[in-house]
Amino acid sequence: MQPFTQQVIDIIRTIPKGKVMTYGQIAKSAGSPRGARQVVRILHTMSHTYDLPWHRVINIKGEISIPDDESRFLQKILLEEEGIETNTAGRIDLSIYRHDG
DNA sequence: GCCATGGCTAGTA
DNA sequence: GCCATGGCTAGTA
Repeated sequence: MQPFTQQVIDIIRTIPKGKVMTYGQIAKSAGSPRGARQVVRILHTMSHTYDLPWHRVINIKGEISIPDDESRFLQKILLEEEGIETNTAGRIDLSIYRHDG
């Protein structure tokens, strides 16, 4: 386990229920401002084994960005259960729901 | 080689 | 819509 990877995992674990963080925001907090894709990769491969709240990570546009239909539907449900609503444009308002790590 | 980005530009309205 | 970016898991041999 590399330090950056560990940092990313730790940060994702700190996102409280009812809040979200963006890929780029997490990467920056972990010390790699351009490492957003790395956060993607970590979420993709390690969410299950490290029991991460993967659904609380979205892109900077406020969109759920999982390509798989089933998973993106699940993410929407999980967020709604935590009180996070999407607006009429189908987006999540970061000015309301963003967690500032 | 993989990956669920993000920022910038061109081009439309 | 394009494309530069970046750090490295899981699983096979």
